[in-house]
Amino acid sequence: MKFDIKKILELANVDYEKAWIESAKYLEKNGKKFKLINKGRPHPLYEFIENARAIMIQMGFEEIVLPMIIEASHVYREYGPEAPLILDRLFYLAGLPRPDIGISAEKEQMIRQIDSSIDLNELKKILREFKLGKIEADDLIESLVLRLKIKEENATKLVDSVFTEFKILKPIPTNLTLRSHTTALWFPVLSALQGKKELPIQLFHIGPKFRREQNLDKTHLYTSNTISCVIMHDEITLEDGMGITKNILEKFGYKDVKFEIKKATSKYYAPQMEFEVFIKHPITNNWLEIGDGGFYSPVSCAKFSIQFPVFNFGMGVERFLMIQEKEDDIRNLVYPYFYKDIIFSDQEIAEGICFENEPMTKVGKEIMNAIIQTLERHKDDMAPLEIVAWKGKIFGKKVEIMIWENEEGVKLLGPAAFNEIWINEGKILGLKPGAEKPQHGIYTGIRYIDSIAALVARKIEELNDQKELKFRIKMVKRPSEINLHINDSIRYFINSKNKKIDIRGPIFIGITCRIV
RNA sequence: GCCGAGAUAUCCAAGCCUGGUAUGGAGCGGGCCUGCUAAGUCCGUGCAGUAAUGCUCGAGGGUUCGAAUCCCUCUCUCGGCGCCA
Repeated sequence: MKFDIKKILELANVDYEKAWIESAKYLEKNGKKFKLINKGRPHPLYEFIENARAIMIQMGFEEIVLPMIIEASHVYREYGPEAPLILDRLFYLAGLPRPDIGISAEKEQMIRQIDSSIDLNELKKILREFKLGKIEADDLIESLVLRLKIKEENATKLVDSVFTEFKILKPIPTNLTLRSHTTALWFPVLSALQGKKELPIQLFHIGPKFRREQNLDKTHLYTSNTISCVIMHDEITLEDGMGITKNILEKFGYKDVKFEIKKATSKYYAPQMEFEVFIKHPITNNWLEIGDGGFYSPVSCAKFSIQFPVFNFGMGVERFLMIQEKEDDIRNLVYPYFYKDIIFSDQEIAEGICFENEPMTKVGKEIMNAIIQTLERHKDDMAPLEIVAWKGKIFGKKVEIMIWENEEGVKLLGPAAFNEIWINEGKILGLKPGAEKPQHGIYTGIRYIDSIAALVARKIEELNDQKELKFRIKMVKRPSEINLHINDSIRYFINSKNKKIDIRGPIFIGITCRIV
């Protein structure tokens, strides 16, 4: 059932609780009306990640889960003096403080108005426990309902209109941050694993990182994914690391790889031990940076008590995807529903057009075909005349389907009856058979007559006690008049692009179905 | 962070400078005309109301007899520059 959004919002503004309770009427509880249809499709991002995981595991890396949240102090330990620059890009997590709520005389009166039976002492106790953290925010309403024995809507009212302290809360930042790069997590993790796990330690993780970008554009998102791996061993060289990196990229399908030692090394890497990796874009032939790696700085390691060399390499998942999918806007790639104009090709439009009604039974389909064939054979016969298109039994009833034209001196059918429905440059057109067709147009395979025959056949299937069913279609000017259905998203597309739907013409068809 | 452009009914737009009935097209619906073929003609089409009428141009406020239009605040969108470890 469609929601009446305007009505719902109006009511919700006046009385949220009432709106909430009444909204249940829009939803159905019982019955079997829906089955999943076959629309399954992976998101290219996760498809890529799935494939990458398999490659990393196969190469000998162990997958681990890294926390998303990290203390800001770790960043100082890893980056040293550079840290403040890094912190600028971080999302700090904040929380709402628990308010002190006293019950003034004024509040007492408001509470009495909502429900005079409320036990004020118990209420005070609940609020105190909430402040102390004994009751979680999620459970506050539930506690009010259960312990004060009041209705849920009244509990909501208490919070909404009496204890307005909840509404004016300002978030207070903590020293926790969302990870801005996976590396931030490797230090504490390797520190914890050191001594517990045999060397070499070979780990990888694929997951999101978060950066407070100033604005989002073609190449920047708040959230993007990184493939990150580390190798900790007492005997390993940068050359080894680069060789492994090259290997990984080869498995990903990229052979043209270029390494460059970074001139300005990040402080968590050792000097002259950080490199960037470029691959040649298969289409533009430009060198694109897709990742970097190197040895972690022994200073940073020491701050985490790490005693062995750590080689690290990381790549941006979205960067790869952009190459792979030939997409130059990262937003279209990851969040197409927000950013990408949904565009339907002529082919897709053609597929979105079907009969509004069509026969469901075998005999119904037979009737439809009989009508079409009869019309094809007799379309140029001169009126007046009446032709039997089909005779037979349907659902125990003997019926006879006649095609007729009474007017003298004209043909059985109007000239547009056999018009074909074509799609061209986003337009839906009904074109005369045999006429010149648009060069790149797509034929839907549907003629006016096919659609009409489908409708007639369906109506005959639905025939109840009527003795006679008469169809007369003269001039048409809309798809609905000839039983054509254009799916909503296609219609929206055509509409929003200001394209035409031009299904018109003189059809002049008469069909009568009689029970004999 | 700085600068610029924008938000109008189901969709696409016009109206804004210069305040005075919400304009056009598409789509949708209806009437008339009928043998018209990239297509005849007229009407309806934001919301509430039986009606008179009232309300509606992102939200809120202000100026004014009168605001889509002028002023202020806010929200969101798009673009450019900067930042992007």
